Amino acid sequence: MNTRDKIIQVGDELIRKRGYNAFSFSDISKELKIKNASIHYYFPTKSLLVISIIQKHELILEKFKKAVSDGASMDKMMTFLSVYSTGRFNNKISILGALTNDYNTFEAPVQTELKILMENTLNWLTETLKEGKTEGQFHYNMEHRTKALMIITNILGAEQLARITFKHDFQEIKDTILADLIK
Amino acid sequence: MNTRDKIIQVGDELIRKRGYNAFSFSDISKELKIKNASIHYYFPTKSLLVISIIQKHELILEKFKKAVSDGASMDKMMTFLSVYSTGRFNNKISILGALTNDYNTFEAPVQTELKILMENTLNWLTETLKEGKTEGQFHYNMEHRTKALMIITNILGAEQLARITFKHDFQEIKDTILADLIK
DNA sequence: ATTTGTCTACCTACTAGTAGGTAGATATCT
DNA sequence: AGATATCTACCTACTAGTAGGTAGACAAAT
Repeated sequence: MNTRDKIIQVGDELIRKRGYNAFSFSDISKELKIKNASIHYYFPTKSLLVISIIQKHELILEKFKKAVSDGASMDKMMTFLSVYSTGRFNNKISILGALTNDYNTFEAPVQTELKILMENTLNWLTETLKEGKTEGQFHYNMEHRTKALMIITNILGAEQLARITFKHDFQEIKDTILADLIK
Repeated sequence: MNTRDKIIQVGDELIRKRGYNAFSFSDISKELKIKNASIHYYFPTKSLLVISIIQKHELILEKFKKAVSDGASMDKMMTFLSVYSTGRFNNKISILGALTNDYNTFEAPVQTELKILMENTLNWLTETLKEGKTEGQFHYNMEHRTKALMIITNILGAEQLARITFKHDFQEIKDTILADLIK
């Protein structure tokens, strides 16, 4: 992995463990044993770094969509939820959950980038629910997007809550979402 | 209002608008037109300030519990949810949502205080659901605490999501929670 | 006269960001 | 092929500004 990608990776971890305003270029430089200025060589500003991190996750989302596109709706949902489970064990939450909290402190271009990721995620979820319901796999009585909102907020909230209550609370919420869909 | 209470109030607003690591003593002193050092007179450290802010919300929760204790379960739930709706219009989220995100950056005493508030909130919600179900007002097929987890994560997640999608998404989630309970 | 509150004037540590330099790889010109 | 120029990937050394925090003077209230 080249230095640029390493910076993105360490930045990503720090944001998801501690939050955007709780990490500094110095944290990254210490971890990678390079100098502060070298990070600025690749990313002139902190905003540009976080934008690159968000874009990395946009790529991951696109890959995910392709990877599951041929599967059954239920498999899509289970894989989707499992993405949010991993990372739970080293105190990392999703990039969406981590950055949404700091939304008001971002410059406009960062806000825009985050909005795109959130919308893409929400749209995929809405479409997958619609598909599953049409096929008779999922059951619910509300608009598809509303159901997607309920699920995504359960997950974002669960990541946070499980930080201070119990780790298994996240698992329980995940199981309940799935059980509720097929009931 | 005395200076101490004003500091708590401004700190509370800043945390709920921007997050713990995005506000400084200087932000408060500018707002209140007092000096940095005067804040340190009341709160020697930032940790002690945030603990006082959490404790203020513990008091608010206790008052809330007493205020609604004689009402119907449904009224309790509606009032509870409306607490999270207010503040939505000036970009403020709940203290729980705001601070949980920064949990990993807190000193132990702050973490402990936040845990207490989260548990008190979750316990009240669990008991209220139990009561409503026993009375035949609420309907769900899972453990009371699990239902409480689903609702609280919906709210915490919705506060965040509504920051970057649409404000009315929060309202929609709130309405769906209530509709689901009585169906 | 003592306590309470607020001030001035500082401190150390850290923040994001910049200026200017350099070793070595790569490309271009003659 | 050898000389020249440019680029890549860093570096050292610095800036202005902000972070949380402190010591001690001073004023006001009891």
